[in-house]
Amino acid sequence: MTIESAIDQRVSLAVSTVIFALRPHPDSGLMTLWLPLVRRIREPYEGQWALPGGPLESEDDLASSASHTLQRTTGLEPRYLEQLYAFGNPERSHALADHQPSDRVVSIVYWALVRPDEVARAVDGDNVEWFVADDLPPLAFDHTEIVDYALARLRAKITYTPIAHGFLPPEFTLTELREVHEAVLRTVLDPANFRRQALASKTLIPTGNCLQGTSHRPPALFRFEAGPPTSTTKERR
Amino acid sequence: MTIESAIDQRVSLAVSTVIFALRPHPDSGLMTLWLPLVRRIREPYEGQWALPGGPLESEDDLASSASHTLQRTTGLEPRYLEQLYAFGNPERSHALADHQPSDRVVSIVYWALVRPDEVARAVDGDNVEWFVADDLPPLAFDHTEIVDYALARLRAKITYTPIAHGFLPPEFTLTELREVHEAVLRTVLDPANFRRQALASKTLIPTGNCLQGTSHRPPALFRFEAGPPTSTTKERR
DNA sequence: GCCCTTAAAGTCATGTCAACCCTAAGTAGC
DNA sequence: GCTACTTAGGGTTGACATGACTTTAAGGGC
Repeated sequence: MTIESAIDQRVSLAVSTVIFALRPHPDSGLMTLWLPLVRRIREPYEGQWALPGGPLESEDDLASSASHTLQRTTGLEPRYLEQLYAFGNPERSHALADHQPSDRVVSIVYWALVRPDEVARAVDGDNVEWFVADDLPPLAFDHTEIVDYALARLRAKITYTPIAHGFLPPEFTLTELREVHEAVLRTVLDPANFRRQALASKTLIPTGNCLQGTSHRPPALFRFEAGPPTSTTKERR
Repeated sequence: MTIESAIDQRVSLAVSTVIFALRPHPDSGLMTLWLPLVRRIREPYEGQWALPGGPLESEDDLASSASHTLQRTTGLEPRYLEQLYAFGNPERSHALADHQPSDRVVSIVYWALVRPDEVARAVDGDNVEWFVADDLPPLAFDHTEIVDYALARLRAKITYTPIAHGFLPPEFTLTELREVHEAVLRTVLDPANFRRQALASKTLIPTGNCLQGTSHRPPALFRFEAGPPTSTTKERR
């Protein structure tokens, strides 16, 4: 910023997005984190899976660019969107085997939460596929490291901020909220204690309604406190 | 990353650094956060103060670029260095008054801690000046917002990670460590409680030595646990 | 009407943390 | 040598958060 000058021709800027959704695991049936990947159609790493993304359009905000990528690959709107990190190692865009000096790419990576309960649309043809986030195939470039970092951030952040709303409908029960936490953190949480600390966090508002037709005592419905913390929010790391 | 393509000519990439050091406040004499700014020598915002930085050199790692900026403006080595955020609003490189369509700049901003106790060198001539971080003049571009964000990150992070070592010599007393926290957080901390929780954090190693010549009971000296957490470390946000 | 299930509230032991007090170990002044 | 003063360093106490667990409430299935 201090000294503007045309960027060196060899450095280009891209925006990628790690997109998380919750779905049942194919084996266990338990809710698990999934994410969509895109099959590369050119070298390097042709045929391998990579994070969805693309070059930054010059009119776009960084977050808008990530959001557009999300829309393009999944057809969904982000329920939560946050910048993850800027990855800029000079070697990260090279292929592993041949050290051909391909263009250097700096990737600004976002991570997002989506709710795929609306009809799971197959967008972008066969080049997009969803995978279990903790059981991915080898990825192109340094994208495995990026996904690991995004997973760590998500798991850390859900413990101290109410981002689980990104996976939930507008109204939900405390059990549904707890199940989101359990799926993300891969743990079992005590229902009573979870309830206590969720209510103490002052981020939940009882709607007054109850979920009906449950074959047991009807649970109360809540919604998240409407207000400043919407999507596209900067984080406090 | 998924689709490489030459970047739009109008987007350039820069790396800036928010550099923090502790010095006595000119009025109160209390230790305070300072940071160096650079006077702009060209439009837009000519004559105003801005964060040190520059375009990304194509051989450089992002963190190396930030480190070089630090060396260039202060002559010091970073004791701690971490990526802050990537700022990329399309309008952020415009001047406020005239909306001339200058080049769009995406800035990847780092923040660093330095220890200026070595002779305070005046590097880069008169264009570099140090300011009290909480009492800055109006800055160019969105740099005021960036500094506020860096300050918030530093103050949040010092409460749960041992980054105060960036401001301390290799051996230090618990009182010196506490005074760093007090200066950064602008609060007064209970010496006894601070001691207890500092020792409980398992990041301090007693050297066995004591500071002598103090006109009171000689305090024990500590050093930080040597190991993985060096500078240029990714954070857990 | 009985049993099953989950909701929701309560109990209790443990740990953490802030506020506060007390003793230890040095120097300075007399 | 003795006292006063200063900071180091450790201990106590009460408020509060947390985890493990128990008890009661409110529905449906049979």
